[in-house]
Amino acid sequence: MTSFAQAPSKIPIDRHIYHASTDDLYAECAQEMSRTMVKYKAGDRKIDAGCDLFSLGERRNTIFYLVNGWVALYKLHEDGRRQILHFALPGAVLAFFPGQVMTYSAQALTSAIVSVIPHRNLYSVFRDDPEIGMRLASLVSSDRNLAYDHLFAIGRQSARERVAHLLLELFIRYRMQWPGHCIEDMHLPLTQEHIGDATGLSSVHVSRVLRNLGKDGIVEFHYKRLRILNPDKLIDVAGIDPHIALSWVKDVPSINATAGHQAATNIPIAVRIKQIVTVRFSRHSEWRGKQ
Amino acid sequence: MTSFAQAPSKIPIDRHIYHASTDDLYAECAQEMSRTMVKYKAGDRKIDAGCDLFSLGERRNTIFYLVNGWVALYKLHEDGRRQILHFALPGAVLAFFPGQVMTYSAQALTSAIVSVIPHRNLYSVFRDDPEIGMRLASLVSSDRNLAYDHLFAIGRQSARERVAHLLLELFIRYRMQWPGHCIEDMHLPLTQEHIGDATGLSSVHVSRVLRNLGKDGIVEFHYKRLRILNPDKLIDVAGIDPHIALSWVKDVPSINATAGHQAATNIPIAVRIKQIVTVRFSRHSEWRGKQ
DNA sequence: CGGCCGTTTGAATGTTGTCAAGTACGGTGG
DNA sequence: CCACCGTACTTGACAACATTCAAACGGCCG
Repeated sequence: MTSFAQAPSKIPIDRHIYHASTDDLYAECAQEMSRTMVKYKAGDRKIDAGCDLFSLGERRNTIFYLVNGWVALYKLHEDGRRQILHFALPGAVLAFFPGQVMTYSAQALTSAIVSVIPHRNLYSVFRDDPEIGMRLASLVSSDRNLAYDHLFAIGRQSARERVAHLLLELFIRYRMQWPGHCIEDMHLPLTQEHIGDATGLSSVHVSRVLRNLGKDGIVEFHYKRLRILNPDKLIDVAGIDPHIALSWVKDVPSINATAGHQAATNIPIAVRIKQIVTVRFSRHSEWRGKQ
Repeated sequence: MTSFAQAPSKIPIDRHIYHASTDDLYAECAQEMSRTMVKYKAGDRKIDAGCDLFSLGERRNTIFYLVNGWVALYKLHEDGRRQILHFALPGAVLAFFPGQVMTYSAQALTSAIVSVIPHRNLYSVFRDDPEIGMRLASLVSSDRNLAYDHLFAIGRQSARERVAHLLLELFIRYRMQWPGHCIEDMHLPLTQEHIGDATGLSSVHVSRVLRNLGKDGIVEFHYKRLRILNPDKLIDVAGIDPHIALSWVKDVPSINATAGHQAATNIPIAVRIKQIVTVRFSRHSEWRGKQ
């Protein structure tokens, strides 16, 4: 529970920054969606790691579309207590509808790029492109579902379950960024304090739990690198209903993009989840070194 | 943590039930919205108290618009742990977008009426009536914000704070159902176990906390009746940022309906909140006896 | 090298859960 | 009218899990 919001966000707005960094790794889906939104956006904006994108109490007249990077949504109480609400990955919509005041803050965990869509254009989106409007609504709905998953975890699960839950979720959601491509371990730009603030635990206790999970050969998290050692056990410890794990798979990037992708819906759900966490591709293994 | 999902939901679908019960107490806003949705809905449906509206794992091809009654959204783990995610009031959209599987269940706390809107019509809504589509998205976004509020409460607040938080929230949201009308105490169709399951506490501990809050002259909750004794202290104990309390006020029914209503935006937020919780009207006091 | 940040570990403390027994209320049936 | 029952709530004693405090360690960077 450190103060967190130290670095004030510089606000460099450049048009279409992200086209310049296309070689960087980020979601194809996010790219695609961003392309369709291109006519509505006012521009792109780059946020340095550690900077705030927006803060509690602000009244914005834009929504953001996260193109690249990790962003944490969080609430910071005046006495220093912090709760992380959501880790946003590329493709996420950081949205607040006209008239709503921000009830939380957002901070970039890595350097990040967002597309800025003014509210006045939002109306146009819904009017001229109902398909996109509906997808936006669907994305927000998925976020809500994720928040509900976290509510169950924090409210009713033990520390061990919560941490396992979070790591599994992040692993699945991250992996789903590149449908078809798989990774054995991933870069997770978090500290143990972040994990604690997301799971409602103290960082000290997170340390203990992680140590146990490692000792039991389930997951390792060292040097901001997450490695799943035993997917079966992890799923087991996380105590997640398979339906819910599957919703992480399907919901995140876009409803239609992944629908016919590779998922055979007649495979038992538990098996399907295990596949997703387990299957290894050799392609793109060079990413492991990066960042 | 009882089994909860005992009573199987009977599914009587009648067309436009709610028109027949217009004299009953429910949100004007809900009514208004429902009217505009009338051409899209397949009909109305009445759910008896204690019956499930839908359950985890189901794949629905409809969304529901709650016209009347209280509905609890909850997750039920196989070992009996339960977490209540949200108390839905009239005007809420219980929505799952096409392709999404239910990741939670919903149970009526009182007898309730919902409008049923098939997914196939949902496309029409977004296409033909972007205003409504956007309002739907906005409602979902408000739900997400509420979920985030609960995440902070469960993750970072003490038992006393959490209970105060929940009661204050329900009181404000309930009162906002009838903008301009006020109530001193309200009918809260919950048991202490519901409160525990919503706040991540055991019912035993909720009992202790409620007893203390009563002894301190802050709130009373006896016999499904909630009475705010000391709004200032309650707001204080709940430890809520005024921005957040205000979002409960503005978000719930519909963005535009309450906007110009009575809110003078230049009043300090804390004062405004206090007004909302404190001001008493004599009108509609007859409701106190009902139900 | 020194300082900083993030992590690890142990010991003491504390909030909340669990268990168990008892109370209050409302409904039902004699 | 009363006895009986079930449900919800209350209360105390105890246990458990997680927090706090404190000290020490390790890598990284100036």
